[in-house]
Amino acid sequence: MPRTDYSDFACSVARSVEVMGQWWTPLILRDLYLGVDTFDELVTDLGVSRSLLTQRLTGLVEDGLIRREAYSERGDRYRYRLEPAGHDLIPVLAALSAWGDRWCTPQGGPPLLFEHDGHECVPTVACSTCAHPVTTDTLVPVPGPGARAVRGTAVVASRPLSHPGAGP
Amino acid sequence: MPRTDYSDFACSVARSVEVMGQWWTPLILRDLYLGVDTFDELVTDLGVSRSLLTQRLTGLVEDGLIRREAYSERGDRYRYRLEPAGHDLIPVLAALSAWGDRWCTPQGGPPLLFEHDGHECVPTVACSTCAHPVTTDTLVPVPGPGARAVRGTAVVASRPLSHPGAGP
DNA sequence: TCCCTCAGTTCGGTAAGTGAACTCAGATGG
DNA sequence: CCATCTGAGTTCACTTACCGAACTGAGGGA
Repeated sequence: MPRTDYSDFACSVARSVEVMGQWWTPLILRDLYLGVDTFDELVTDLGVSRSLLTQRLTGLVEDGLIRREAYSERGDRYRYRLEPAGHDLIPVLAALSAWGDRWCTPQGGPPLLFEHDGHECVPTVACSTCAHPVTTDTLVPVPGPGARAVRGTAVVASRPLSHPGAGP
Repeated sequence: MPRTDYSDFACSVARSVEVMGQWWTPLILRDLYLGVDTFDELVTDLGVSRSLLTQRLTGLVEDGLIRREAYSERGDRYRYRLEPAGHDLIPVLAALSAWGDRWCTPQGGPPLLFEHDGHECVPTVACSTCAHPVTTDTLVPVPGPGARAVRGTAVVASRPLSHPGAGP
């Protein structure tokens, strides 16, 4: 049996994880963003097995996160470039990276930092409306139009969505 | 051979993915945040196999993202609660959820939305310094103090980190 | 006493991921 | 003009991860 596919979940986290939550995929996207974008460079930089890299790249192209682009007139030389959906995911990976820097501090300090408009930048999750940082204390989940009583919300649907973030 | 472990990567994305990037882990954390926090409720809501749930919960406790807490004086009844590192990851999952709503639009609309201080909130990644939204056009990666020429930066270390975000 | 609930453990089978070797086409070069 | 190199994969045998289903075991309730 395969790893359970999340497609019947009423949950956007599940659908996001379905496309980018597989082993190696976040690192592949990170490398594409940093400019490591040919097959052999990815193998060298990441140490991923070639067969798996083939699968992942094919899947990411199918899902519209990246595209495959010939960079040599003659000869089959390709590079992989981020599509808009892929570009839009990089900030989330950057926020995840910042989380790793906070809670799994590497020896010697963070290997990669970010700048933004010339100043230091810690990618932080904020509210689109008021721009304040979002925390579990202030974030309130509410059922959306697509909420259904299926996998991923079976228990949640049967109870009021109180604000569970700030427990004792 | 096991799935490659990322511990020797000079990359915070890799270390983050190591602890929260396993199959089911993001959904387990989501459910704990929403208040689905006992073993059997998690099995019912997610449909995850019991053996794997045991492994994941044990791993998350070891990594300090959650704790196991008895909620009945007599009898072995437990609930799992988010620790600070776990709470701090929820906004990132919320941003991932928002990405899923944008790019893998579910039929019927998003199943779960968010509010913040009483207004609608799309969790967005922003700069900690200037609070502007972060995109690949404006985000610039720079080597940090822990940068090394090992897996995850083998190729990157050997070239200048230009600003690769805004390609054609 | 029998049944139910919660919280797991055990187990056999299948899919995912691994390294290493191999293919194939187009340069490179003496 | 034949040999070697490079990029981009494919094939394969092997191991681990993940799956569902059944089982264990303690503590209520009727």
